[in-house]
Amino acid sequence: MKYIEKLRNSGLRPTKQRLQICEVLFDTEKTFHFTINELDQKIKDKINNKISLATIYNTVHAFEKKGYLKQIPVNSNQTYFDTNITDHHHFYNLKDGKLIDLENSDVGPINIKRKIDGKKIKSIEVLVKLED
Amino acid sequence: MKYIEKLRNSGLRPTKQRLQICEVLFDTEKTFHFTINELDQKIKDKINNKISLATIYNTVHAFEKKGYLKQIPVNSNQTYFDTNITDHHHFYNLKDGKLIDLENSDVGPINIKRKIDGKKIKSIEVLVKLED
DNA sequence: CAGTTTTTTAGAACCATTATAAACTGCAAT
DNA sequence: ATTGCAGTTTATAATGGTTCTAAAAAACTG
Ligand SMILES: [Mn+2]
Ligand SMILES: [Mn+2]
Ligand SMILES: [Zn+2]
Ligand SMILES: [Zn+2]
Repeated sequence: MKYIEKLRNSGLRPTKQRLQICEVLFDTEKTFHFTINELDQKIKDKINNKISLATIYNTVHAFEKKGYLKQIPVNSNQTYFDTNITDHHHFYNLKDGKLIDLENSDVGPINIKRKIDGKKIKSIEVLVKLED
Repeated sequence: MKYIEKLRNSGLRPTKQRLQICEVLFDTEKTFHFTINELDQKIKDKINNKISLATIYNTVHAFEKKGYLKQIPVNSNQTYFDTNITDHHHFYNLKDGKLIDLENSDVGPINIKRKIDGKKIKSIEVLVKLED
């Protein structure tokens, strides 16, 4: 199975629960954005059984650490994750809290002219807030 | 006093506590970034008395709503605010969680080529994550 | 000043996230 | 197979930032 490798790379053994989480996260054409609660709900719907929140948090964090998921910086009381791990940006709809992908090509190259001593750039992320 | 207007504009009467919060927030040459806990600490230090957290939260939110403070989107369990309300961007030092201003001129113009129906752009913010 | 409204405050409530510790699972050695 | 063991899942508790509450204090009005 294709998820076993992702799990092993993330330092996790392929258990039933973790594979089910993978099915929800990675078994789609389209990538998507989610909070942990939304993921929990999605798992209940798709897999028709409940996985404890602790397992969901642990698995998501392991994937994020390994780079199979990204965290999106937004102002919210919940953490937003993204299954799209390519370099890209986001619209943030303030009305409903939903994110929309903004491809790199829709933003154009961003050239940071200033340097910070002893630090290197890990990522450059653009957040475009939308209102009515 | 110069703060009375800011408070009135924000729908708040100029009370002793609110004016003290203003002194800490706006009585400096330099702008700065802060979390509520850092602001609370700063108030204790500078004003030498304690203001209840509820008052601090209320005042900060009123200023933010009016545009006298900005919230900066970062991945953190705490909310980051900025007394610099000009259009600008940020470095985010992952090591210590500190923000550094990135002037618009250090980033260059950002041209979002994609439009979302019925929505208009409220802000465009770039977050540059720094690692060692 | 007296009466009314607004504000401040300490503490409770809320809720996303993290920690804990006991039950469970899968595998391996005997 | 039986047992032992390490890793995993789970329910639940703890944590901590933020918001709510309601009573006391302060500010305003006439
Ligand atoms: Mn997290
Ligand atoms: Mn807030
Ligand atoms: Zn995305
Ligand atoms: Zn700033």
